[in-house]
Amino acid sequence: MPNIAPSTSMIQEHLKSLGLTKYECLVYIALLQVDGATATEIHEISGVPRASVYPVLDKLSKNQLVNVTTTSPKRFAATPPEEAIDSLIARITRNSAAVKHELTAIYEERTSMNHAERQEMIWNIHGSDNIGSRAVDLIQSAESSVAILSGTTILTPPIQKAISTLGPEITVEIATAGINARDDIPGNARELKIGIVPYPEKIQGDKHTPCIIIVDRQRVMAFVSDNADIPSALYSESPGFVNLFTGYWGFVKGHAPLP
Amino acid sequence: MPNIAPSTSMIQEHLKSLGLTKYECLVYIALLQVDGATATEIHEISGVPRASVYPVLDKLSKNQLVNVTTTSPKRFAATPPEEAIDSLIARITRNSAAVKHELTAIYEERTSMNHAERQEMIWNIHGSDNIGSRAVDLIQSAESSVAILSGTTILTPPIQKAISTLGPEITVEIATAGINARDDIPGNARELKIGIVPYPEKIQGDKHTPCIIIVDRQRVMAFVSDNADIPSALYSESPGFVNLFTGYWGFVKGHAPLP
DNA sequence: TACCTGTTGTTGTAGTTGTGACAACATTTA
DNA sequence: TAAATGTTGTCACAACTACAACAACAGGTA
Repeated sequence: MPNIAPSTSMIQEHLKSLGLTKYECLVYIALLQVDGATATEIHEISGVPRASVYPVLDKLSKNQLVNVTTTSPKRFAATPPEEAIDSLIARITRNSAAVKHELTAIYEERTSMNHAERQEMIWNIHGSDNIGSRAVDLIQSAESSVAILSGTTILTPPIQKAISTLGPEITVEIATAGINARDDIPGNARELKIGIVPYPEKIQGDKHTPCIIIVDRQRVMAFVSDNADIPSALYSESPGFVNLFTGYWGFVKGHAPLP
Repeated sequence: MPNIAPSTSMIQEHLKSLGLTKYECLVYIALLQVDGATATEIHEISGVPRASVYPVLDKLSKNQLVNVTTTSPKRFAATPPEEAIDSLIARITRNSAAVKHELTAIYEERTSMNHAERQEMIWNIHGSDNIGSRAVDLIQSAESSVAILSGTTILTPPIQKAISTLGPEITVEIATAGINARDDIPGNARELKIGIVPYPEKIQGDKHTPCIIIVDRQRVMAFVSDNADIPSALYSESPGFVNLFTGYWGFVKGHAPLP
């Protein structure tokens, strides 16, 4: 009587995102533990209704997650997880390559149009994961300069890496409080120690000190701590919005003691 | 009035396998074509009921597939397909790494047990994709020898590649009809020209000539063309089953003229 | 016979899809 | 200014679809 209660529901969730249903998960997990079984045995181990086991096994074997014998009654065995999951992922990846191609075709169709409208917009980004990945994208898009007004939590490892892989023709400046010694400043960045970081009231939050990233003096990402549960950030290419922050940056830079 | 009728349902199918619902697909595709729109405009373009647009946009923005403005009314824009799909895949891949770990733990738990039962089994494999990938796995597991009785269609590029990356300590022999010149024999394989390939009646099909792969004289994969729609193959480690084919192979080899 | 396997069809249930209505706000009109 | 009109965002709920669960049955095997 196998017992793996602790995380079996967790595994189900994960396998569902790979395209399996609840029953398919249960049957596959059951088969992993028994080195071959008949449909009825699978039903007993997994708890899946016996009649439902057959179509489930059918689909699993089509996806090469289980193997079937030629005997009567049929016996079934799970393929090793490594192999099975790789096979699932390969299928998904193949799919995605196709759909990526189709979607970009649609997307490119209107790339020629002017996008003045979009440039005047200020966009919201929710969730720290999203904020992080968008910040990395932004930094990697830099062509001439990156300026970062650094609060406490902005220089995460992915962002440090994005900065350090920038070419030497790109100026990277990071303004820090400069009170405590910091080990998170990439080598190709120039640190501006400016004491307590000043910031406009509008951007201030309670929990997080403000962070701003300005790229090529044309694109700005500002971290807005809304005191609520999920963090959010603003992004814009609007000249007015960008000017607000480049001016701010100039002020900070003017008051920073030379290193 | 955008029109991309040809493949829009196809794209839906693909996106669903990445975890999106029908509405989420429609809204995202609609947004790809318009460079920013309000909820009502999205409703008009995509055909999704206006009231349903809001929760859908909410979920899409959580997954960073669309961006939202701070304006009122809110405006929405799609993130470029490349970026969006990469983000979706990254999530799935991360998931799979975790689940792979959990499943292997379960799987390893019974690896110590004897698997005599399994060794006596003959397993079925359905579908040419599955057959191909299993054949590659089988060849890669070789430790001393690989013997292939080659029909017309077995030496696909993936299999050729699997063969050619085997170490020099592994003997690779491929029996061919040897009538026509072939360019699909990897360099590290020894070709046995045996004229018309003989085969037992039981394995013969109408459409495909029979193919057999024997690895380490212990594992056999035989391609069974069942004249039906989907091709299938047998795999076994059963000594009796394997002996059948090693004997067969010995016969073929005995009659092959030395190269 | 009795038992088990594999298949079919029916019913329940959860999640997605679709409709209508409503308060809040902005814009227009008298 | 006040009323009329229109739009946005939200809510509650009906309809539908795919999956889950069960009951019943034909064909084998002992």
